[in-house]
Amino acid sequence: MTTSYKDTLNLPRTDFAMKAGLVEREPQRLQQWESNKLYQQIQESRRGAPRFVLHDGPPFANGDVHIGTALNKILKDFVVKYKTLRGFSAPYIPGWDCHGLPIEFKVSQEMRKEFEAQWTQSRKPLQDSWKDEHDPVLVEEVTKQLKQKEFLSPQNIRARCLENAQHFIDVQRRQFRRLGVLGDWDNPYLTLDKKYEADELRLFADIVEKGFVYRAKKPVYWCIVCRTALAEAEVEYAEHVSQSVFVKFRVVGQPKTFIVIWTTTPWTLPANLAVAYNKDLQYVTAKVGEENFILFRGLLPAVAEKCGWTNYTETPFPTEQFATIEYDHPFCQRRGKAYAADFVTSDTGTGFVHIAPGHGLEDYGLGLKHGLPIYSPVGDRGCFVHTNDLPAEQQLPETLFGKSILEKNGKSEANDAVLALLREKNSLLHQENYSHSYPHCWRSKNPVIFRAMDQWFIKIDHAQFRERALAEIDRVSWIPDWGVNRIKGAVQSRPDWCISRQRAWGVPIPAFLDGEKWILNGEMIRHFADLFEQHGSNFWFEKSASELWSLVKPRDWKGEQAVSKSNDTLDVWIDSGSSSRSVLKQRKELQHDQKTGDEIWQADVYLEGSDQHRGWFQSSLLLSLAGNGAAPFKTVLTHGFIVDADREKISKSKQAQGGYDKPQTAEAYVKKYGADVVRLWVASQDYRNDIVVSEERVNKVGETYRAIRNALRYQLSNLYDFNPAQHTVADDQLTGLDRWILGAFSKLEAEVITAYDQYEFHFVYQKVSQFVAVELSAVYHDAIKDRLYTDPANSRRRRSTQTGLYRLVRGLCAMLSPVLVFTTDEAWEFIPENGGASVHLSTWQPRPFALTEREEQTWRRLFAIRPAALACLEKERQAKSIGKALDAKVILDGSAQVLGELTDEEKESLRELLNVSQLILSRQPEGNELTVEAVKADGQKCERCWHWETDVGAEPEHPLLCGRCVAAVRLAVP
RNA sequence: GGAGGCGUGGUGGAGUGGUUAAACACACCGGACUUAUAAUCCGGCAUAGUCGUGAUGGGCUAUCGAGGGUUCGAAUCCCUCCGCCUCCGCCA
Repeated sequence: MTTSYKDTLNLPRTDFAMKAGLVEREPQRLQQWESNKLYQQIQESRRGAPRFVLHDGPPFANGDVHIGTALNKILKDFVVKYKTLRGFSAPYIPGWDCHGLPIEFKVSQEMRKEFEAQWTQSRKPLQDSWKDEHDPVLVEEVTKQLKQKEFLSPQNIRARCLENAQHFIDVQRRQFRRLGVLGDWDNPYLTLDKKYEADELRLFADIVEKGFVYRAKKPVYWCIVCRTALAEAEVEYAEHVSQSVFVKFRVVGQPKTFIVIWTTTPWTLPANLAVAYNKDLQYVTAKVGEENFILFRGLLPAVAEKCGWTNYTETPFPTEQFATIEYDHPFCQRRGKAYAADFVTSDTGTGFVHIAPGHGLEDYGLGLKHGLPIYSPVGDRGCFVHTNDLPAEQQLPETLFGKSILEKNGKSEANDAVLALLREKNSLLHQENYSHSYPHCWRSKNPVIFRAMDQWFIKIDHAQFRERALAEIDRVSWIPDWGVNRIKGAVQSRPDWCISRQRAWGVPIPAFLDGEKWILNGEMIRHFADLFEQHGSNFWFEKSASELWSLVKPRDWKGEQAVSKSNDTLDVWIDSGSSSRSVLKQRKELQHDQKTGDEIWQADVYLEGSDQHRGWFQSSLLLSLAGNGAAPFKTVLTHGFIVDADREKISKSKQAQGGYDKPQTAEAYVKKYGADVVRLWVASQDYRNDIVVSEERVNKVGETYRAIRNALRYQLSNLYDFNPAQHTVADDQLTGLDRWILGAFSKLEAEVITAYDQYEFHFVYQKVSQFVAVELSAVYHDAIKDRLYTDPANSRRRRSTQTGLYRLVRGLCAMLSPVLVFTTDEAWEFIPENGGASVHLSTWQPRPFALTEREEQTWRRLFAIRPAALACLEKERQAKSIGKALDAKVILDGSAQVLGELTDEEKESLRELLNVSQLILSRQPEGNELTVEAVKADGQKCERCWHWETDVGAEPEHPLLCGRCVAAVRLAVP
């Protein structure tokens, strides 16, 4: 074609790039948002609007943002942005969980390394005078431990933890922002904030005053060498050889009759208070010589062999009799009973488990159930001691007092002493080495012990609290609905809440010891809340017990004087769980001003992973119910976990083991694909199930992204000369094709809104991507090229289509803006006369666009014809008789029943739909068969519009043009 | 140990009683266009058995983890089994 004709076409123009370049472009836009204070602008623009509060569950301030954490944040951002888009005032206050073991663990690990390095450097040779009297190795060891304890003092650890937490808050904040998540990033809530800690303590004070909190013993892992309680994460399992023993317990009132127990920890026998049996097992009495031994029938042969019973008879022992049986402790002055327990197994031992509630979790549970004392006669140094849990005469014998449990070369004083006692009392049936997996301290590598320690608890069954919590659960909407079972199960089965931790990095429990009894008092706690709000909780660690006591002691205090302070901190679940008080009730921007009662502060939505049913959802519910009198949320949304291409979960620990090559930080994906593609991938996943992340999937989503971007680009590029104020065509003046697409789009809008309202983002993804691929790309965009390019620029038909495109591009940008935050904002700027404001400031209230009954029917007919016609065209193309569809003439033969009575305009719509130059409808009176024929079009190809027309060359001035183009050219070239 | 989820074509993923052998996309193959051009459009594309031969096309049957059941009719409802995965068990 000659250039002059090409210049008369309205070819698309736009600077909206086809290539997204997200990785480079997104950070620029982000910067723009931040310097314009976009988040603040949005909040300002929604002032006075109905409020919608999504309360952020605080991620742990540790490490880079994991892809799973990113998923969570992005889902939250979808909700917040969607609600904002629909006109709500939806503030987002991000939070961080700052205290807790993982940080303290990491920090103390680092500090220990530092200490080791310093120690090695500064070590001095021992003085000669010491060498004579003391074991030099021991002296050095003791000195080292003292120094280390000093180096790792709570104050030092806390300082370093703070530094560490703050560092990672910054890192994560940057990474969250990069994902396009908008929020009040400059004013997040941090569980380490003075104000937060203070409000947390005030909530705690309420709960204490209401009588929920009590002190009791509970077994924890304890490392004798490190003299510290260990969390499960600090325990590693290793093979260990234990001195296992078979011991006989004399049955009361039945001479020469014994229950046989087996244990791998003889040192726990002094704490034995009961035995457990399994009521589903069959027990027998084995008569060996004069003695009778009761044990599980299935293990009798094994036990007999070990104990050297060559000649014995067995008689069944009815399980019911255990209910009344009592036995004498082999070397303590007390008696025990037998209790049924499911955990008694039939594969090792004797069918009886020796129960020491102070030394095992299962034992503890059984002890609680039956009201046994939690007797744990072991001190911090791992030596036997006397305690207050039993009357003096029932305590362990003097010979054991002071004996150490600490093992050296597989032996311990305590075990040896117990074994000696058992032999002395003729109670030891057999002893052997037993190799098994046993928990060890991760640092000292020593076997850990289970030891009951005083802990603070929240009583769950206080004042019918459990029932009230379950009732409250029913008032909350759980999505997906199985979540309600999860949380109910968690609340139903949970034991009392152990809220104290023997840890430094946390909120101190402001309790005092008066020498014997603990003082935990609501008024004093509130006093400390005020002090901490001013000075921070380091105050507790810096001041002495007497200083603190004198500060908060009520004037009218009549009780004992405190002599020491608690060293425990609150379980971090109390930290994050009290956010209802510290955040929801505090932040002005989170109040539902138009509501009353609890609804003023209650959050509309919590949205976390399914593990939080037992975690944050539960701790928040329980604390808010106990302290505020209501659940903190109205709806709880849950998502599954990220798994990799092999459907295995992606975990941090896995990477720590090394050799894990699948990227699992959010940053890795953002750097490769850009945040919008990552966000689109999140939207594409049905988060209620496991979410699969892999290069392949993200890539695929990238294809969809390109399709959407291209559709937007096509629309923008054809709006370059469109001014909505001047050129918009009224609904009833729009051409059929434009009315059709707007009708279809209106349906899409309704579906998308439903999907968003139900938090089903993957339907948004599916519906939109399908619409883009089918209705837009394959049909509408293809069909309208001709009129857009070749009609006179200001013709009604072209303006009609531009009106359609304008509405489409605005609607698409709006509906996608919660997902494609960067791309839609970019495209928004290119929409004519859009005022330069961000898409994120706009609202989306789609106006329904309904087609008439007749239109609906006609388009159904036209689309029924299309596949047959396209097939026909394809056949001709294969036969090389035509190239593109415009080279063809299509002849349709069918009854009126099939084709309907088409108006000229409808017929023209069909021609456009098929993209052919000519369409002939020849009606047969009878039959409902539709026949389609495609032939080479009549006339000649117009140089300008490529249509084949019979009037090409009719105008001598433009011998290569059709009549329509001649008219257009005359208009275009003045 | 407890709780929950999943199993559809080469892949992702729609589909919960018939209009679905199965939307849409990706991958792959073939074609068109050069006026969305690092784009766009069109077509093809499951496996097995079987019939048959007017032959590079057609008919029938089975198959949506396996088996059984309900129903006129099932990927879709019920049961059993197999396989996979996740969460929880005081780590957050």
